[in-house]
Amino acid sequence: MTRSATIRDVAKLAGVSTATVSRAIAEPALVSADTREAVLKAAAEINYTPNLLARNLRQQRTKSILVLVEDIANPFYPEIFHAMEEAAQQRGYTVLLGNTGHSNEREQGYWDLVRAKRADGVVLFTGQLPEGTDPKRLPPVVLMAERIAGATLPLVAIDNEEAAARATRHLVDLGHRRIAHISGPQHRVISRDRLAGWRRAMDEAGLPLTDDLLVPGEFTIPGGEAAMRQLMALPDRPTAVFAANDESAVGALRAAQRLGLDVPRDVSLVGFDDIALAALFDPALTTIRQPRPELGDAAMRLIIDRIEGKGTPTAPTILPAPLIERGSTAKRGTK
Amino acid sequence: MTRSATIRDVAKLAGVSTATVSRAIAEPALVSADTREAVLKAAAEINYTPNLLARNLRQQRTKSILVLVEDIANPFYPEIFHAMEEAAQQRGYTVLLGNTGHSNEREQGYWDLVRAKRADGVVLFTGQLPEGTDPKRLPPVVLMAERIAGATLPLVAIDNEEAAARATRHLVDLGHRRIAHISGPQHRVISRDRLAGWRRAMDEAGLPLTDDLLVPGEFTIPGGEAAMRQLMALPDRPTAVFAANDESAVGALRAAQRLGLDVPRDVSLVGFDDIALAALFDPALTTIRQPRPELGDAAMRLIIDRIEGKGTPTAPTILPAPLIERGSTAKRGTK
DNA sequence: CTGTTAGCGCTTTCAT
DNA sequence: ATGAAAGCGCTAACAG
Repeated sequence: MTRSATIRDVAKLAGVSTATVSRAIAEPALVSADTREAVLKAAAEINYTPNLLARNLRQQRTKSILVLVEDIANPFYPEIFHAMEEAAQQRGYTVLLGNTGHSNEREQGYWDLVRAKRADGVVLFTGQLPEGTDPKRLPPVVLMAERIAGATLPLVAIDNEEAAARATRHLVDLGHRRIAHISGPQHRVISRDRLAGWRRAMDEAGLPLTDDLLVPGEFTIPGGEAAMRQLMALPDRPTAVFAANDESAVGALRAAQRLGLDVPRDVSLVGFDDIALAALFDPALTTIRQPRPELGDAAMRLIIDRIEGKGTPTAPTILPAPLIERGSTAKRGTK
Repeated sequence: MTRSATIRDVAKLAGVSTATVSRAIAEPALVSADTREAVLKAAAEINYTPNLLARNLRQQRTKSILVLVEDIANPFYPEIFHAMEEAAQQRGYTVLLGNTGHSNEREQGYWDLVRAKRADGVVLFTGQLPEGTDPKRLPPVVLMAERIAGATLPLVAIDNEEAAARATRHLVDLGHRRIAHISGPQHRVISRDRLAGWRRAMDEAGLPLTDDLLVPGEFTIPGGEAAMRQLMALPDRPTAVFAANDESAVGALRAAQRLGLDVPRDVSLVGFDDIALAALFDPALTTIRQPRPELGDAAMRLIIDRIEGKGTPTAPTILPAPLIERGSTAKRGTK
């Protein structure tokens, strides 16, 4: 590639100043029709594209948002990204995805990008802030799906505890009394919230919460499998299981079926998230649906508002998360 | 946020020039130990981070690579991203993911980012160049997984035709003679290559290629389901099916099982790609494995080499793609 | 080893 | 409506 055309080249060719070129492109109204035309023609002729680095440096903003996730493979994300990209585009922003892959080094690298002004704000899926951050000096941030304990930052999410309670109550209503929970990693707030919801619903239903009903599932398919095998080996087997996410629920489903059990006849199963995978198996999973497009849209609006100084840093945005009834749950003792 | 510290603030505080600050940070060796220490101390004190926009503008490079995909949800990507991020980080580059979501507008937006110097190069998964591009003025680009008809750009991929032929031959070797193909979207080069491989293997085995053996599957689960139902409704049913990707193979598997057929006893099934999903079902899919980490690593090295002017724009990098035998294939007429 | 200086390409006062 | 000029924050010659 030869050196690309600059604003000066266009100015020279059109016989105007660089200021005029800038205006003709960014604020056409400020320039006479003739001039505008001449400038645009010249620009097209030499294939001019404004250098965004220069523009951004001058304007002290980039009109781009960094979306930081821990693991891009998470099936929970795509619909959220899609909605975020739509919302961003509407307001003239670009979305950049940063994948930390559980590497602190990479996470730090992306934060530096923002601190170094290469993005105007961050939507944070990772559930954690960079270490040793002075909350005063944080760039504009919006938390997505998972709050951060102790931090008071704008958040867009569902009420995980309430949704988990609802999932559990659904099983209670179906007549189940021994309802187990396959939990997520306990260092994550989201797992603790869902666990708390299960606990609360069990309490409220007056059902005993014995230790054997709670097993860790790690939010993964293998984790769910192991958890389910453990549960099904219990002398007094639960007749229903609430898994903290769909992946562990799918694992649980596979495990049950391999043990020759029928879901939902022998054991009912509820997941959480409503990822695409949830509907793929037989039976399809009853689960809590996170309203992903709405979450993405709300988060993007919120971060842009904050960047542009609009709106107020209000209470968390909490979106409804309905229970989706499918084939994996049934009345206790029936098909 | 108050205005962040600049290099001048650090210089003043440390009692040196800005040039010295710059050196102390970027090229510590060029500065005396005392100075370096003083500078770093001052920088830490006021929480200084270099403004990358300014640095990049000055240096005319960003040390970041844009990875452009059509649909981030594709389960084929994550392992590739992971490898790319590793390779990039090793050489001091950052990976930015751009998701076009099938929107031409957004695709154009990302290309502009590169043309406008916000990224040094592009790894292209989308199988298409921006419209009306003068190939001479293209930024550094590496094509991933799918070549672009007519374009002669550096490519990192497998030999799709050969791999498809190998998958088909595997079925031939198991004694199958009526081997159907569920193809991908025919506007994609990759689908046409895999179709060609199936054709070639059938020809070479002297097997008749009747029209009814070829059905479109769109690379999706529903597409694969529909295709399989169509195949199984044939008067002279194929005893084996080669699907152009794993998703359509999974669809085919589900359809077969819903029709009460046993895979592989009644019909053998081969997929392509070896995505995680492939191993999740019962039976697990026999499939062609794309060496994703290696693809990602090779592509990132290649693009960085090109950006830095190292290496030569050589022949395509073609990586081996082994057949992974699992439970979905068996000898014709046996279990 | 360090400072001075120029300038990356753009936008935005301030004049006219 | 347009131009001149300053400057965003940094790095790279060049000089010493």
